[in-house]
Amino acid sequence: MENAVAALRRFNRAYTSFAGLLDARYNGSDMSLAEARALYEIAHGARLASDIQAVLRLDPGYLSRIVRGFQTRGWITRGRGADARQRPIELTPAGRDAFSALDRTTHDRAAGQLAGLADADRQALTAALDSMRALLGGGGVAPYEIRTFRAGDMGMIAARQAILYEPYGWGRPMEALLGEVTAAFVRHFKPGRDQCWIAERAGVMAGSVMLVDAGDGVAKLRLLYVEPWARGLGIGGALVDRCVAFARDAGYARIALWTHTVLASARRIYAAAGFHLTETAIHHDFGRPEQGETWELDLADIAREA
Amino acid sequence: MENAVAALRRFNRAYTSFAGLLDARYNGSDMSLAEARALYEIAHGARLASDIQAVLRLDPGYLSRIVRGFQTRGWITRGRGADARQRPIELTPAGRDAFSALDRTTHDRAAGQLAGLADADRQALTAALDSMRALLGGGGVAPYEIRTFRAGDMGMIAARQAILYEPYGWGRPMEALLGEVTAAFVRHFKPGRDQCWIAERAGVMAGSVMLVDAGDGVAKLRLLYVEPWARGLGIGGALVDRCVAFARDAGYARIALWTHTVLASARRIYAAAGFHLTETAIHHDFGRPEQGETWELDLADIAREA
DNA sequence: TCCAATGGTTGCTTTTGTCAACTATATGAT
DNA sequence: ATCATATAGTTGACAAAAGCAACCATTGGA
Repeated sequence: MENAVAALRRFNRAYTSFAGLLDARYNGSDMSLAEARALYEIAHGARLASDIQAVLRLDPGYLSRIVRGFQTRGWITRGRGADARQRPIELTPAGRDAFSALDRTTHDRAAGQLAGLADADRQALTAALDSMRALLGGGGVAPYEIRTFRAGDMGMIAARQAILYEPYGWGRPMEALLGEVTAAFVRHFKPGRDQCWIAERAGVMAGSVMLVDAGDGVAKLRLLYVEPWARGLGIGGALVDRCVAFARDAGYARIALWTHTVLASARRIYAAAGFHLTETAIHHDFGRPEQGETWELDLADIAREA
Repeated sequence: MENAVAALRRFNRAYTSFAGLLDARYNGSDMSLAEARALYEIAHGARLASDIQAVLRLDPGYLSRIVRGFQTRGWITRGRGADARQRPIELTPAGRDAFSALDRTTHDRAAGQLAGLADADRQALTAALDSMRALLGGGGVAPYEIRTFRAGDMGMIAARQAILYEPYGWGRPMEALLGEVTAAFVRHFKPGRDQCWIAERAGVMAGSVMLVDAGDGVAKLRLLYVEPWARGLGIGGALVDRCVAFARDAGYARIALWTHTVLASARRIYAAAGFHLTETAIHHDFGRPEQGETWELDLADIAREA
């Protein structure tokens, strides 16, 4: 731990001077860093001042002035939302131009910083930057996207969960189980009967879940997880919803799943989705006694409600 | 190149909010970021305002005021140098206290940011931070390092190879096989008989290999791979060497491996390490006919040579 | 000996950012 | 329907941060 803290602090120091974050003016432009960041958010779809303010953590008053500055420069217009308190921001062509000029100088500056690197170094750095961003959290306005699985996802799912469950002391048996379950999924994948969904934030895996045919009209929900840095966005619930919708369309009678009592946040998600606990049992699969739980959701109930 | 630029910019954005570099006050202290950085330099031996100014790239006038602020707070005293224009800075005990308080809050904040990470993630992050610092700072970085496996590596290995072999059209059967092989490795791992090595560059997996007991004094070398961007550094050969050394120490009589004719660079590595082709056979495991090869290395030969 | 450069300071200014009060609208509980 | 409370955004007043240019004292070299 101390090791990691020291490394992070060393990096912080080096990065502060590297990125020139102390320069008030952003690159050579006539914008401050705060203005540049706000314009970026607007150009990438942010419409409401409150959204920008939340993402960038700016003082609302300060942001209000920044936005008015954009308006007087003719970069944006402000409308009126369904909610009359809101003043939605629309980028004008001039605003688009201003952003693309800014974008280009930012790009050139980054390219300049990387110019001295050898090809292999640049690629290693790219990989390191992305994995670091994944570890520290995605960031950005778009909350998340959900897609179905593709090559390499199985391994990533197994890897992430092996790491996240490590602190529970479940060790190698858990890692082996993860490998077996994910391998079995692709080995026996039947389109229309099985599926796996991945939630991504800014291109980084933020969570996943899979649903497999367990026979007798039962679909089994497996390996639900959400990255710690992506929690609180409703990703877990959204993934479970996908499973439920898919299972209903596929004609399954019910969904069953196996989880552990210690995984409190997962339990909350299942309960919220309408699952109920049907069985509890202590097992020793992970090297030490652990309380496993079976939960079920009767799809006929759901259909009746809808 | 564009790839790297995009990654750097993504990272910059994510990191700016992560590190809270926009906050005027440094952490919760009553210092600005510039003051905190100046105090850091002084506490680490900077004596002359001009030195600090050069390192931190601050306006000399601004720095002068910052330093006077420290002086009025009783944190420093200013002397007279051999060169009478200089006003060397000396830290007082009170100044040392102020710095260590600042140092502690910085430390605690960093520790807090890392608190949510699992052990394996923290290790990966530490390695990535240090090599990124080296790469961005223009310094060289060790071409690669080799370590034994830890939590999450099995999934990563399976994921990377599933993606790399996708162009060969081996598809899901290959991905399933990768999951099964890696899962079996951890499931049956016997210390001293089996091992898996990971090559890392910039804290990112650059290649790996595993060696497992196949019975009858035979060790099986499996899943050797090197990332495309890390090729030409000798990583493949180094990984195979680890296997050979380990197998000899463990008392294996020979090493066998199964590969494919299309994987030309892997074949070269095996040949260079002294393996020879013993068998070729067409199989249909990956959905279409593929020529598999068995290679072997007699460890008695190696011992005789050494 | 004189002039350009260096280390550092000061006055003045603009920018940046913070805080609290305020308007207008929406929401939820009773 | 009403009232308290929350939300979206704005404004005024202000403090801090940062930049700029002029300046002094000293040094070092031509």
